[in-house]
Amino acid sequence: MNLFVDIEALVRSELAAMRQEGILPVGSNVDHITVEPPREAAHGDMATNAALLCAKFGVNPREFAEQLGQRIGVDSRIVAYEVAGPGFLNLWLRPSCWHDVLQAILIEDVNFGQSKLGANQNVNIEFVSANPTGPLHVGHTRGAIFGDALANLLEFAGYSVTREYYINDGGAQMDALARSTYLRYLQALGQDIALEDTAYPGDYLIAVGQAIAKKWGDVWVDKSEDQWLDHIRNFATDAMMDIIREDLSALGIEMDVFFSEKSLYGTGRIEAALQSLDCKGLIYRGTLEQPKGKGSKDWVAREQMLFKSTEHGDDVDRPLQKSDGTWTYFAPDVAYHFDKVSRGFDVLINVFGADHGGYVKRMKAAVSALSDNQVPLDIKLIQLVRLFKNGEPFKMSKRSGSFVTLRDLLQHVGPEVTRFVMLTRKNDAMLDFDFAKVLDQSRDNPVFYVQYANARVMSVFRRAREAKIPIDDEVLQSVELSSLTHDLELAVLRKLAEWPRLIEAAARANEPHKVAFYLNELASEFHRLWNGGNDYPTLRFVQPDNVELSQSKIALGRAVSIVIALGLGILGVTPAQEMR
RNA sequence: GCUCCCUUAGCUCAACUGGAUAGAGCGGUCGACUUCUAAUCGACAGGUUGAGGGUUCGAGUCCUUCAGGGAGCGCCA
Repeated sequence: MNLFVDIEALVRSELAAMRQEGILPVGSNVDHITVEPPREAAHGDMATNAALLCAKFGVNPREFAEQLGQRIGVDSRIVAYEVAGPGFLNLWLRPSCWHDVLQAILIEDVNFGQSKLGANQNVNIEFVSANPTGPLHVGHTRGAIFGDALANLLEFAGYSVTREYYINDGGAQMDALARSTYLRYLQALGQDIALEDTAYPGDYLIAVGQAIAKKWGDVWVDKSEDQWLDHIRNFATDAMMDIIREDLSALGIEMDVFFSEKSLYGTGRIEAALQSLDCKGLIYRGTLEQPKGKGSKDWVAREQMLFKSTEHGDDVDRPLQKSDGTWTYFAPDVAYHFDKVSRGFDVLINVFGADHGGYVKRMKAAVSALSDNQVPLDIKLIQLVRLFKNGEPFKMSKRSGSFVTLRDLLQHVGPEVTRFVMLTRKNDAMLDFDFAKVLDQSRDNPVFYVQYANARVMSVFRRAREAKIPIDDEVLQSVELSSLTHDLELAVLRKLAEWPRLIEAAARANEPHKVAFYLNELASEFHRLWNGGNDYPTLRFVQPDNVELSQSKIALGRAVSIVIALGLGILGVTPAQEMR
């Protein structure tokens, strides 16, 4: 049940009727009207701007709003209306509307707020896609959590979601990994060899070197690089992907597809993708202008194969081939997205680190060209995470190289808290992660605050059971709810009723952080009501000697716990039963 | 030089994508506890939304100019 959608439908049907009657001109477009909860409670339960938008069709907005109000006011759900300001129409609903929502929550349970917005469209979300050269670090963590939560959100909103990881195993960094691993291999065989400056320093390669020594013995010792490079690179890549898979698993993330960049090389797939662009006349040989204001000393104008990305919104055309004839990084990326498009996805979403900002336009241009502008690509840039401890910039051990690993992070904080905190900021804003604060049990820690609200509901359930009050789902679903009339109770109900609306707004914008903020607001309304029980015992959930009244109040608590569980589920967090 | 992102209360951030008097938390002041019905709650103070101009009935949100911060701009992936 979505009360806002229901009332909006009422408004829209009246507008259509008024067009039939000639009050609105034929063909007047009112698609963009809104019906939303006003910020001010004094402005009613719902407000619509319909009359204001109709003003451009020559009607007087206040007079029109009055007419609209009279017609809508006939509906039994509306108890009062008011024309306000330049032409807003404010509506007051019968309290039983909110009670109906509550009952719907109890009945729909885990399906409450599920949306048909996605219409079962196939969405591909590519995220993490870290180079397989070592364990995931903090920089990857935020993007990983964001992508997974977004996937949960879109699934809940009715999309069919594929979680995908693009393995960057095709570039020169993989040879560097192989050489570093080779040194660790020699060390494992007892040789006293120092790492080169260019080598990956992390300890995690030691075990890989040992495993290679165990598997092959000393067969690669004193051999030339071209003999061992392929073997060791493949072995090390697999080992790195195993580590990354474990890292993701520790965060509760499971990918549907791992797509290898290497699988594009030497198989004609890059050529096929570029052929597709060539057929559209978007490939040519040309010379790029030198970027201005950049280090200009080594610049030599060269002719190379270019993609006419400017025809799809980019600023300059982009090179596909280096001067030695090998592909740029962009070429396999084009092929990869060609593959995604041809797999039939309706929507593509890429989650990138903020350092890939310069890559957005060309990728969008590529997908636009490859799909003839049929498949939208949304690119979400994930800003930096800055680590702190008690307000001081935080550095961890360098055991694993020069970065703080995901493992380190989870060891200190745990996956649940990490996931929630990483989602308390919009993706394109920087996020400060303070080890002390995220474990703090206080109001300014949203993880705790939301979990505590849920724990309080659970505590009510325990007390009700002690008092022998039946609180089974079937009982609560049919309990009389009309006794819930206090402002504090209705405020919680209003917030609960917003959940389906919030889901659609968050899904439309691809912004899972909205869920985290909503949960904080819901918890706040719940804590207010709870605290109201201090001053007014009639607001307490368990009412001695009045089973039915207790049940209706507990039904409200149950609904809160349902929605909290749904919200936390999207964030990938388990609700707390108690806080001890 | 160009592109993209950011700039909102002392601090950290919201604002349902153009709606009404810009909201929360922290910090500050005052008030409510026999600690799972105070790990919480209430009240007060705190603002020219970086600056100017424009579009609109209506702008934090859109267009534009400028300032400050960040990321990026062929043979790095």
